[in-house]
Amino acid sequence: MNQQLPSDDELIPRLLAHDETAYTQVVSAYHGLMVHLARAIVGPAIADEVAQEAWLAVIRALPRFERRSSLKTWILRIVSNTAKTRLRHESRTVSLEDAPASRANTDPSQFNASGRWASPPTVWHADTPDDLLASQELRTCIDAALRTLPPLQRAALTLRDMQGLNMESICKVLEVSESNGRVLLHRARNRVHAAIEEFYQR
DNA sequence: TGATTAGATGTTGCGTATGC
DNA sequence: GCATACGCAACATCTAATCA
Repeated sequence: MNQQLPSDDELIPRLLAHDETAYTQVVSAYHGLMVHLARAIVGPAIADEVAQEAWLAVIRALPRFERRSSLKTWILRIVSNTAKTRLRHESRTVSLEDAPASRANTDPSQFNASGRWASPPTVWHADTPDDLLASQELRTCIDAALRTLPPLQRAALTLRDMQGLNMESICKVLEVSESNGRVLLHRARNRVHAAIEEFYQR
């Protein structure tokens, strides 16, 4: 992922100079990830909207970017803040059930090359029609487990195991301490693993 | 090449806050 | 009061780098 993306040192001055090519490069590199993170926090119904809001915030805030973290981490942090703000402003909980069944969090196009899930789960043991059916059901089961996670746990799991971010970046994005980030991730994994075990015991 | 070391990551236990 | 989520700290484990 992002193999062709120039370094932050090169990108940031170009972005500040309103270089359209640079904007295009950044958007194509990070928009999918932003939507994925937004979806993890606010659910799929308004994830695109949150990502759009975050882009506006990024453009507005770029001149004040202090480069205390990478551009990517900074952008994701803005997404996280935008999503959390949006979540607070929503008078009711966003219905995660609005997600297209079984596709909410495991769209193969959203897995990067360095992520833990480099291949879509659909290929897991899908040697026969029965296996294929089971893998589809497993994916539905995992998606359901993800949807029941608290937003921070889901975001931590999404960023770590699906997007391959390191713990430092994740904690910056989610604005939690490193120890708490680790705990969030561990608890999220526990719950998803429990759901998978339950699936196999059926 | 094997031992050592440091940093990153994972695990666990316990306390606190919050909503029902 | 109870269940749940979050936060912190301490400890365990893994991994890559370094060195003899």
